[in-house]
Amino acid sequence: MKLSKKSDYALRAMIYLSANYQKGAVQIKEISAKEKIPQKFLENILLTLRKVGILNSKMGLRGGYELARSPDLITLGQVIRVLDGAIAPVDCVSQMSYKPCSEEVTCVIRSVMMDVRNAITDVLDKMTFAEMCKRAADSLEKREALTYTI
Amino acid sequence: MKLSKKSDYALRAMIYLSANYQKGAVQIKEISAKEKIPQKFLENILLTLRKVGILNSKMGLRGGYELARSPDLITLGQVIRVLDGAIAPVDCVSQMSYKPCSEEVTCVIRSVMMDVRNAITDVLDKMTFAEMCKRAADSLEKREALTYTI
DNA sequence: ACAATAGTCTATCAATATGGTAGAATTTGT
DNA sequence: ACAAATTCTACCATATTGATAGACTATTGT
Repeated sequence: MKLSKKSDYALRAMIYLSANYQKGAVQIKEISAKEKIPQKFLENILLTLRKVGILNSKMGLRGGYELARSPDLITLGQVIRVLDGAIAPVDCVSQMSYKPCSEEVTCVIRSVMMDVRNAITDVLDKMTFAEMCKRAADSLEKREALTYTI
Repeated sequence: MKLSKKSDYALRAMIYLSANYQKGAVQIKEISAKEKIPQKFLENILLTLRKVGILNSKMGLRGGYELARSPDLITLGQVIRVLDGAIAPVDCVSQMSYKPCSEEVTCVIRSVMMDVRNAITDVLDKMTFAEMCKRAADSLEKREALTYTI
């Protein structure tokens, strides 16, 4: 039930790009430095996200990456599915890579795993990057308040 | 976010053993045949479950495995954790293999993954094998009703 | 006693996934 | 033309997964 490093990095990069939405293209180098992600690895990740239309890129001088649409229209679920594949714990309850199991109707493991999938997607498909930025700002504010009122 | 084959097999075997609770020891051979699980692989799995006290075993002629306690006292979560390890998507929100991440307090990915973990464990730690057997019986009944009323 | 039965232990293995790197090719602003 | 940036293809080490092999140990029916 593990989130891969790839998805983890992708989420961090996406949050960074969301915070810089409408400030123009951001370069891989900058993201990799600020978020401490191996640059070459990040290249692959961002390229993948561009190919599925979540990011736009500009090549050459002053190039870089930016969100293809507003951060409130992109969810964590969308990004994780691109990097890690299906979110469902078993294929017979997956939207992405559905494969029927032999005893579809009576399979009781399937019915529980359906519940699990729904519980996970309920969180990940509702959480947008806009909301993530808001949360980040909030918790940063909180920490600063804490630090300075001592 | 995938359930391993190992855990899948473990769940099937556990359901089988739950259905046969108090009927004495069941042999690996029988479970492997009925549930179509490679016998040698199943041996490892059941041995692991015995070592953590979920199963009891009896060696020798007429030996076999049985649940160490009533099926309503064993949850899917317990079994999956034994075979697959932590259920949490990232270590910094795991009970089993907790490791702090660098920015614990402000990390917004962590806060979402905490929600995900809670959503998953809410299903898996509440679902017992007794309930699984009940569900299996119910859905079998339903299918039979369907078949015979045509 | 002893053979048959059934779990235990250790080791190994192929295939795949994961996390990451290298370097050449292409595009673009100045 | 040149420098800066993404793109593309390929590669690599390591870990995990799913599974098998075989020797060993314990129990029991006869």
